[in-house]
Formats: sequence, structure tokens, C-alpha cells
Amino acid sequence: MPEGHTIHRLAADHQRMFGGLAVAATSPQGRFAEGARRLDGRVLADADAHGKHLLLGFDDELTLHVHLGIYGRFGFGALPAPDPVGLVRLRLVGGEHFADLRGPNTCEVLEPGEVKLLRDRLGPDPLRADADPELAWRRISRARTPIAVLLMDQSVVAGPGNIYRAEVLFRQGIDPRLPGRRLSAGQWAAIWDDLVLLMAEGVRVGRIDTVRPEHTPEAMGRPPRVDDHGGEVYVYRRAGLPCLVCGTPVAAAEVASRNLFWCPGCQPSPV
DNA sequence: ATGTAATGGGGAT
DNA sequence: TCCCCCTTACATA
Repeated sequence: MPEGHTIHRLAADHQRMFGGLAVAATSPQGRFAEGARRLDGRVLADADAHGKHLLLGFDDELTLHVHLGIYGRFGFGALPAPDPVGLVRLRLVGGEHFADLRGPNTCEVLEPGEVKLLRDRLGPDPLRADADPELAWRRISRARTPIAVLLMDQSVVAGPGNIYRAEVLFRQGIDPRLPGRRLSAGQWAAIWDDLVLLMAEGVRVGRIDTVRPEHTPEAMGRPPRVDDHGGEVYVYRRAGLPCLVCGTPVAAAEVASRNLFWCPGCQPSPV
């Protein structure tokens, strides 16, 4: 499920299964019938991801733009494709595989100019080689907004979601309520470098693991605990449980209508 | 059977 | 700040 690492994996999956092939596109659900018709039979030239946005570039310069939101998901399988089950917004069929898309926030066909507009409103993506963390720092270093909110703003940084933002702030020992302008350049560099590390690992293993070797269940002689999302984390959704490092109960608050988790012991307020 | 939360984001107010 | 969209999975009754 979808933070940036998931979308980059999906881009790689599409490239591997459909890259260079003429792809049949349909919308069994019907809600994307016209878009599917525009794409049907075109060759997938380039599958790319920027933050949480999947961009499938077809020949004739049309791009399929998919944003999963919270609920959207892709399912893949080998041909022959079975009859669609449930609400399949888009089905792609290539040489040996099919892909079913359900519940996306966005599924649309974009012209080149529209793709540029989309990319221009996204901040640097820690998973992209062309990312420039300085662009994010220009925003952060002037903002009164809490760093936890800035890290969820896709125009500041593209890709991290609620898990990565909580976990990277924990790992760097930074109070999530600290205004952006009160971060040091060194702290931002550390956050960025850690995001690059964590998210690349997330792409590799397909889940979010943020617990360092010295704090794993084996290293600490505690029972293993994996979050519903499938990975092992320090603070995300661990409200009230003892911090894995210092034992302080993990704090939680709703910030900008999202749940935020942090350890008051390891991420002290600098005030 | 019903309720609710969830890794997201856009738009109105 | 609230409201709305999209869908599923788990909890509670």
C-alpha cells in the first residue's frame, strides 16, 4: 500500500511486464471507459514514478496518471486474465500478464503539458536520481509550519507519507512539532539522507522497515512485532506502547487530520 | 450486521 | 478546518 516506495515498485513492475509492448486497456467498471479507449493498443514506452504518482508514458505522448490515494491498489497476474472481480477501474493486458486497478484516487490520461504541470507542483522525491533536496530546504527553512506537516506536503517533498514521516523524525530525534525554520541545515540533510536510505530499502523489500539492527526483536530479546502494514517500526501506530529505545510511552496526536506518533523521550522539544 | 479506520489529496469555507 | 471521494479489513455487536 501506497507511500512513494510502493509507487516506484509499481513503476518497475509495469516496465517489466508491459514495457515495449502494445497493451490492451479496458475499464470493466466503466468509470474509465473513455480513457481506456484512448490508451487501448498503444505501446508502453516508459513507466515512471514521482512521489506517489505513477506515470505510464505511452507512444503518441499520452501518459496514464494514477494516484492510489489511501485505498487504491494494483493486482497483477499471469494470462489468461480471469473475469474481473469487483470494481476494476482499469485492466491492462500485455504479452504474458494483466494488471487490475481498483479504487484509485486518480486515473486519467494526460497530455505532455499536463504532465509537466503535475511534476512542477511536486517537490523532490528521495527515490529519484534527479532530486534536489535544496529545493525542499528553501521551503522548510522559511516555514513556521511544523516539520511533521511539511514532510507530508508533497509540494515540499514528494513520496513520504504518514509512516515515513513519523519514523524518520524518530530516527533523527526531532520533535515533529518543531517549526521548519527552526531546523538546522544539518538536521534537514540528515532527514533527507535517511529518507533516501529508508525508502530505497522500502522499494527493495516492498514494505516499510525502519528499526535499526540494534533495536530489532532479536537484538533486544523482545517478542517480534510487525505492524499491520507489514513492516517493523519505532512509533507509527504504537501510541501508548513503550518506546523501543527509551521506554517512554509513545505519544499520538491528530495533526492536519492525520495521526502523528512520536516518542517524547527520544524526540524532546527544544524549547 | 454494522462501524470504523487507513500508508492520500483536492476543493470549498 | 471541514467535507468529499475511493475500497477494504478488522473490530464490535
